[in-house]
Amino acid sequence: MFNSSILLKEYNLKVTPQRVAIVEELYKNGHMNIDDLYKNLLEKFPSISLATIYKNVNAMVEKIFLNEVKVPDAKTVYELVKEEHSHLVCSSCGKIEDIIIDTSVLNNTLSSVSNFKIDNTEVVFQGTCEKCQ
Amino acid sequence: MFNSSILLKEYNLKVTPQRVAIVEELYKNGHMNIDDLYKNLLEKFPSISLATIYKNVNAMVEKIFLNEVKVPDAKTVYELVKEEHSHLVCSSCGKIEDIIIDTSVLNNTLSSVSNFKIDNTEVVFQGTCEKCQ
DNA sequence: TTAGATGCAAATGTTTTGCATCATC
DNA sequence: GATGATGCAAAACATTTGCATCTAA
Repeated sequence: MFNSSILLKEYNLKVTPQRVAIVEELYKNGHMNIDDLYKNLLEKFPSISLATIYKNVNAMVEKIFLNEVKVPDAKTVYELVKEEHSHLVCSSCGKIEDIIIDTSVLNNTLSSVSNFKIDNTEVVFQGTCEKCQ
Repeated sequence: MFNSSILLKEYNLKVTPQRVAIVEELYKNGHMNIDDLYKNLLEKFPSISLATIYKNVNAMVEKIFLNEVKVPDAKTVYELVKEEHSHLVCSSCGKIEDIIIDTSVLNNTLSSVSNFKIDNTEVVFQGTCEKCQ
């Protein structure tokens, strides 16, 4: 099972209830922006501060176990780092889904026409999800 | 030749010197964030206001002849809309290059595993450009 | 002449920082 | 007990808005 305390310890972050809650929210909900996180955590921690959310999210992004995803026409969202994957963003309901597709075709195409050294390939599909169609 | 006045007229925007300058900066430099635009326009228009830049850039994005590109680990940049293309972002010098590669392979792959209806596919490669290697 | 653009100042929104207090290790 | 986290308030930064004046059509 997924254990947020162990994850935090692995990355040398002290295990505080607020941090555990941030990680668990992200585990449960997949992608969240800062505001979503704040609103949800307020229920458990009525006096939690936005500064705490920012500090922790930034720390986790630096430790590379949170991923920052910049989305066209929407707020930046955060997610737990997992297997490399792409994103589907629904223009209608705003929901973001993960999808694992092989992007190496693109990398190969790029490498054949350019000397750019690729570290990472971000793919965001914009469109309409199944429900909203 | 490229004519920014005609472009503005086509999209029902009054042709002002500030707007012409914005379009021409983007034509010349490719991708710019709000701050870059502001700094460059200040030379021509010492009293131009940031509000003017924001208002105009937003208007042009709405008219769909500017494109807003959200870049991982950097400020949002704007570019003139052209043929669909992907972006190469150099982690070392920050430069953004355009590259035209066929993303339909990805779209086909996605369509075969999901019912998501794709309107647009954004691809951003992060890595190191030729110069910085 | 009219509709809309500009620049300024103020308002709003977002993110970061400093610091006293508190919790984890 | 020491190191670092939290929450608060303030600061810094980013973006939008209202309005008087000016300009393009």
